[in-house]
Amino acid sequence: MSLTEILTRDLNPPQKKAVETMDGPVLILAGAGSGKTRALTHRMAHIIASGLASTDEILCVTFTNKAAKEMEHRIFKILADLNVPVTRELWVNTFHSFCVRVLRQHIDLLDYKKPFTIYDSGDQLALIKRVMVALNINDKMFPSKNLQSRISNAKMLGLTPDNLRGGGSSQIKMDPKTLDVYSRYEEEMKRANAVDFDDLLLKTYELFRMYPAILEQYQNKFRYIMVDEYQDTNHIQYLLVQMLAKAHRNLCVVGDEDQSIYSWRGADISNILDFEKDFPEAVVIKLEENYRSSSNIVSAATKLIANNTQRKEKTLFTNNPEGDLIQIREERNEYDEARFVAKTIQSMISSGESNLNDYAIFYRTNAQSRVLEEQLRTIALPYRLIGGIRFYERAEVKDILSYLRLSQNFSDDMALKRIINVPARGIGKTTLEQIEQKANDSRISLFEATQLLINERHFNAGTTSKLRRFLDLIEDLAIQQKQFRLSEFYSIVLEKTEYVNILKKEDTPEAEARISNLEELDNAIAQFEKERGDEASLSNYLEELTLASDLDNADNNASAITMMTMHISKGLEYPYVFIIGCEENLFPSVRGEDESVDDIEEERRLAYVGMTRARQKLWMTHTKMRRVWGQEQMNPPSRFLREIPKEFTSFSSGALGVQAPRFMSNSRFGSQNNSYSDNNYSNNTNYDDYAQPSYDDDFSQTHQVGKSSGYSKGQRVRHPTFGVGAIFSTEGAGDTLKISVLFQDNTIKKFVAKYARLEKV
DNA sequence: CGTACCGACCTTTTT
DNA sequence: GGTCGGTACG
Repeated sequence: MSLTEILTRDLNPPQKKAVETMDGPVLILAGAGSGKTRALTHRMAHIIASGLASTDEILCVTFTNKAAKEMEHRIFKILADLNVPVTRELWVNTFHSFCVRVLRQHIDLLDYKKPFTIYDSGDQLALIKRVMVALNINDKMFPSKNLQSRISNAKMLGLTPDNLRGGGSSQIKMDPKTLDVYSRYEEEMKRANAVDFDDLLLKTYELFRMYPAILEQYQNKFRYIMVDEYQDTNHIQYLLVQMLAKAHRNLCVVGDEDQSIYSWRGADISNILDFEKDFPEAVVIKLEENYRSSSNIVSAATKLIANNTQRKEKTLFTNNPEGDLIQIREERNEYDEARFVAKTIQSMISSGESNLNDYAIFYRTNAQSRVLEEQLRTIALPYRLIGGIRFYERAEVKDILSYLRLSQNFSDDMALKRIINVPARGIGKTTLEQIEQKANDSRISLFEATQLLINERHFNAGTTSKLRRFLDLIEDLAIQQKQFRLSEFYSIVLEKTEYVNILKKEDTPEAEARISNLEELDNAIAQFEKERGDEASLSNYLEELTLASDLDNADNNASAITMMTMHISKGLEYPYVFIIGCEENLFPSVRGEDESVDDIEEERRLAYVGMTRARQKLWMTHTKMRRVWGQEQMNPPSRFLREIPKEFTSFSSGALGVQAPRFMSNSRFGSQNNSYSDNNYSNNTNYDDYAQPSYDDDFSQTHQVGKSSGYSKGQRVRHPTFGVGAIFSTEGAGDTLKISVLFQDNTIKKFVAKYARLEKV
């Protein structure tokens, strides 16, 4: 059998074509679950095994670190099976990690020192705020978050302050104030020897523009280039790809415009839609057979996405069995919703056949995970949460990392600012303000400003000695850093800063948790050393860490339900999937007044992504009432539910015992008109509708709370001040029993039962 | 200077 | 309902 035959057996014709077409530009439009990764890895292995390029002459760009790791692993596996020896590294990267790699080599040409520091978006924001103070710009008039995103957008378009000034060739205008901030920000970044996420791409682009010889080196090196998730590339990424592919024109891009969900991050869907204009000779391959999901799921998702206008006409189909109907479930509120999910999983698990790892719960916003966690914990179902508050964003972790950063780069102002008084060493706000003032005026780093002020005898003796001690500590750490291995240095930092000692003295559960996080960081460092061996330097570690995400570190071995946002779910699959919170205003979420058709279409693509993750069974839930920012909201079911043809769905409700509020009466729930399409949504809700206990099924039984209290959900009560209402929920028991009451004006108030003079009526 | 409390803002989504 | 930044007080 020939090599090609071996690599293409078990593939369908378009997959085969993808593996066989190695030279020239190739556009692969890969529908969800169409065996894309399989085709790609085989294609890469084919190129290497047939000797067209060695491993290090191929550049493969993916969207997440996790995808990169996975792809690399699979390519190596295939090559090993073919007995092809691999001696050189394979360049499977994210755009950002690729750029780090390039900059690590050449950043000195851009007037930076090696090693450079990477600022994450938190550092970026902090620096923007500081620049605003220096420039006397009011945060109220120009919100710093706003400026941050404008600057970031400019960078993603490849625009520097110089480009934006002078009108130049650019049509994009930036208002003068923002431009001032942008310029000064850049200046400060350079002084701090730091680059931000966007810079990684922009600086690499600039490097290539300024030094054609270096560009040429990479152009020649990479005989083949492949970009995954091409629909999510932004302009600067597009420019980089075009540049790099210029010499050989062996560019293969893969994507699915129906899964483009990152436009808010600058992703430009036209990059994929216009690929054939950029490369008229491109071979276009469509992978349209879905191998992942049951046909009900595929049909439902296909019908849903057909409502979008910005897409290439294509048909996703499957030969898989029909499978179960999509379960659409209505619940009364988010607690019932979470309970429904938890109980459903529990009962399915207990009947055997499946295990916890088979289940995933998706939601639109991270905030939705909280209630879910509570419910899963109460019935003792293990879960793992991906995203949300990241490990590396925990305060104590950031603190220690700031020590590591500062000891490597004294100019790292954001790190210094964070830890100059952590743990507390008596250096207060006024002192720091004076240091910042000096730094701003003299355009020097905070570290240097501190030294200068000490030498100028600016401070009193007490402050001076505290500052002196801090500077000595950092200088000492800088020396230790060079002498010890990373893991040893880490212990030294913990010891010399007394960080852990001070936490231990606190003796609170919070402090305990922090200590254990720092232990976890210790483990992570040990792991890193094990993996990288001699290359486990501090700067490498900081680099990798800044670019790491939660998804990369998720522990998939433990048996647990996985919870994440739909955005993170892209590229993953699970036998059983729950999509919760399918309500208007939440999903699709509306972003203020400026909502556009484009926004809704992107939300719809997000729904499409979420749904197509499910292999066997999919639940989509919505609630009549939900608490958002502590406010009760009643939103109609998501339009996306309505857009799924009824023949693919099965509806059930855990809120039937509750008389449907008026706006529901015309909907699928109460009438012969069996669709979501005409909700007469009204806020004019009769609170009585919610006052009745529900008794329709297992999941929403009246629960009796507290042994002697006798308060139960739905019980009507009178409050001396607020009048008559109905008990909406309860928490705690005995003296700490708290009761939430829904009053006639549709507000909810929470009382401690012991003190509130509630009277049953 | 450190702490404790208050109110604004938050909720998209990530490298 | 939670977090973070600002303010007031000890």
